[in-house]
Amino acid sequence: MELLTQAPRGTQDVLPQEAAAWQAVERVMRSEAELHGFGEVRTPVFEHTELFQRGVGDTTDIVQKEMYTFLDKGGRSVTLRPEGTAGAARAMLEHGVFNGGLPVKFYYFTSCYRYEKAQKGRLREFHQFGVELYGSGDPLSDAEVILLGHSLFERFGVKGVRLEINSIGCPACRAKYFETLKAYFGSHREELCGTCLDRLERNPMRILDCKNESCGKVAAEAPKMIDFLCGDCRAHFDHVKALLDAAGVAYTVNPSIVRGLDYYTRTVFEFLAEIDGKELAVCAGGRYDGLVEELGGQHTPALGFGLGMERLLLLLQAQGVELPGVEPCEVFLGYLGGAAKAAAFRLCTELWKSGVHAMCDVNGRGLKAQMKYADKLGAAYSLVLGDDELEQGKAELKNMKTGEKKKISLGDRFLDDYLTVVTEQEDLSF
RNA sequence: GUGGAUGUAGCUUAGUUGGUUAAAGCGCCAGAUUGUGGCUCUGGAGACCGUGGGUUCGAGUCCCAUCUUCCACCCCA
Repeated sequence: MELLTQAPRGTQDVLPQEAAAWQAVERVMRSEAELHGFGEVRTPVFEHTELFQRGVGDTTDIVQKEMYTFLDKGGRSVTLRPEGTAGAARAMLEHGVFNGGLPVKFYYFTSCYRYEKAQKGRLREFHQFGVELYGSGDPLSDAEVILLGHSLFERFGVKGVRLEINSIGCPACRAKYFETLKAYFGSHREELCGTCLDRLERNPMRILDCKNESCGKVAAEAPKMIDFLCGDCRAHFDHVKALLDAAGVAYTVNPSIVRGLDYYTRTVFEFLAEIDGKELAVCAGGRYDGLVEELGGQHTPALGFGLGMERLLLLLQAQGVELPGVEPCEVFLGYLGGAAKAAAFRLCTELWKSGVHAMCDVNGRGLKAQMKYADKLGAAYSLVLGDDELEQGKAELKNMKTGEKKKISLGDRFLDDYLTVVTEQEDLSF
């Protein structure tokens, strides 16, 4: 029974009050993205499983153990998207977008699905805002994307968001580095913890940020990717840093940043923030020059980031950032008696047509209850209709805050009268 | 996936060593005010005590399983 009234693990409902906050955040993201020439793209929730195996990478945790994969009735293996980039890239290829002018810029709002053990800020269904820039390998694009992320946090007014960047090189220089790193950690096997011994095989870079004390010591002395960057990668990274410096954006180079997706090359970055005593990546991304090729397209350098909506909302809430709530009712129409009920509904309809947020009682309850409800709705004005008012063709429009009442016509001049009173009183409040 | 906590009305909680109809505050509904909200007073509705088993004459209290949430790990947005 309880299955019917309990959302599945790791999922969340968003109720109107909170949805208003989401919308406010989304508005800022849309406007900032569009300011930079990014256009919205919407792709399917599920894709062929192979897309993620190829795009995200077969060896990653995401693909190996976190995907919601199933066979559809036609026997095809499909997967709920665990992230937004692979699907976006697939769509670009499918529609030949890369054959037009480059670069092309897209943003998206998507739900993502990962089979994880849920915790605060870590859900099985979560939402990302992401941007994607295809067709430029220039450091300027790296800077633009990072700056875009940075300016979002500024616009939200959140404090204490740290930017960390790193370069993980191109396949050529990274391969050389991996060899060296493996050899180094291999010669310190005795000092590594169990999970790190495992990492040694799968992804030695992960050992770099192990919290185990002994591993940390070994990691501190380990060779750094930055020292292994080839000439081009090094120049690229230096240029990106110079552009960030020029833009006055603070960052730290963290040589141990490793992303969990195989497609990254060169620049990687994370915006970190503390939420309830826990440091979480709120926004992270980087460059993935090999992705389009991996999916069967021509070599197309690209980069982007994903920003966790739930984590951002958590952060805004933790910092007490005020977001608009549900738009309150402007005027509430109450009534006494059947004739007045019909009249109230008619006037309400008229207000709706003129774009006024009005509400009319529909439960036929006592006037006192109607007024209480109006108060709860936060109505700025109320108008009560009864037999007397219908006879006179006039009713009192009450300002709920001041208690002031003004007679207005219920006839042809109703809207004019209403708007006149409302504008007058709005002016007074200044 | 591993380890550890948690779960009582919509919300926050009380519930004594297992013992008659599970309690309070807030919220909700109604009345006092027979045509006007916010304050006050009065009354009312609302809980199969997360779910399913078990022990017992008797379980919200004990045992097992399961689910949710939270914490650490893993990982990540």
